[in-house]
Amino acid sequence: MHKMNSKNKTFIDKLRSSGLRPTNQRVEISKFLFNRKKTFHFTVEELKNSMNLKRSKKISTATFYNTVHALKSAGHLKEFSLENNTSYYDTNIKSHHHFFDNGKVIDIKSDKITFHKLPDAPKGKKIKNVEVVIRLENNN
Amino acid sequence: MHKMNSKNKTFIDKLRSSGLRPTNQRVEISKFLFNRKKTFHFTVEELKNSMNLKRSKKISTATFYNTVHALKSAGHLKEFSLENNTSYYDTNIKSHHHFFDNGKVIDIKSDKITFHKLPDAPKGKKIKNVEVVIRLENNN
DNA sequence: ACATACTTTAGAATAATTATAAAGTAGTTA
DNA sequence: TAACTACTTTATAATTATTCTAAAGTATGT
Ligand SMILES: [Mn+2]
Ligand SMILES: [Mn+2]
Ligand SMILES: [Zn+2]
Ligand SMILES: [Zn+2]
Repeated sequence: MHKMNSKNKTFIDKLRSSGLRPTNQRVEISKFLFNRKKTFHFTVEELKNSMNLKRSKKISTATFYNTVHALKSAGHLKEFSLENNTSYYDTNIKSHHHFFDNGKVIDIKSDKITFHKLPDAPKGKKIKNVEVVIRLENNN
Repeated sequence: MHKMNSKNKTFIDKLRSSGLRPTNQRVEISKFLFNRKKTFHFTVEELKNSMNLKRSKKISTATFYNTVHALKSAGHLKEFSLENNTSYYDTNIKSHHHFFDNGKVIDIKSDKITFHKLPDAPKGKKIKNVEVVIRLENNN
């Protein structure tokens, strides 16, 4: 007997543990999000467009927002922000770092960045996490 | 004869170098933003509300947005994002780090954080800047 | 099958931001 | 200073991302 961590949960388990019945729409969304090798970074609009492109019967905007929101609340997605007014989501829920390259987001594993010096938290506070963004530009 | 860097520009100079005539409204906004000791982090709504609170003749929303946008484009303000769909601005335009503490933003001087290990930029790219966010929570 | 609870959806509502266009103000010229 | 012109401010409309609402659809238990 061994308990399952979020990483090993199937996309159906992730729905269940988010309090969502695995309906057709939700299963397709969850599969699209989690059944892949690499981390996926997306906005709800992007998700909706790429999934609905190939379908005759479209999944509604509200279902995309509701499902993503529930998955996020249950800790299966992480929300982050770029420099515009849109929410991005990350299937990698561990604290980790990113390259930002003209709107493209790439994960950097936590062990690729280590610190020589870090400030103390202000009095009465403690550090929850430390995340780095490395912004890229083209050579020359 | 010595050239002025952005830091030493008066709030009027910052308007001029943003291509904005120093009208009454703009001068008041620029003074409010830049005539202070410490870095100021704000949203346009917050700026508008705090400035208009004490005025009988309100400055319009459009003027706030236009002025902030021009100052940002000229490099006198830096835009950043928290985890919601609102733009924040920073009067500290140098690349630097932040504490995020439940919506409150605090500058960390660049020399307070140094790295032991950093990844190389992907091929064809170079690093523009490296910025750290330290998220805080309350003790216990 | 019936009742009930949960789900999906279209469309309305909201919030942040940007665009439009009319009225106001300033700078320049005669 | 009067007239001319260009720039500015503002109210309001439009847009975008997101959330809400309520009606119609679907699943589950008896
Ligand atoms: Mn926007
Ligand atoms: Mn929002
Ligand atoms: Zn990531
Ligand atoms: Zn700052």
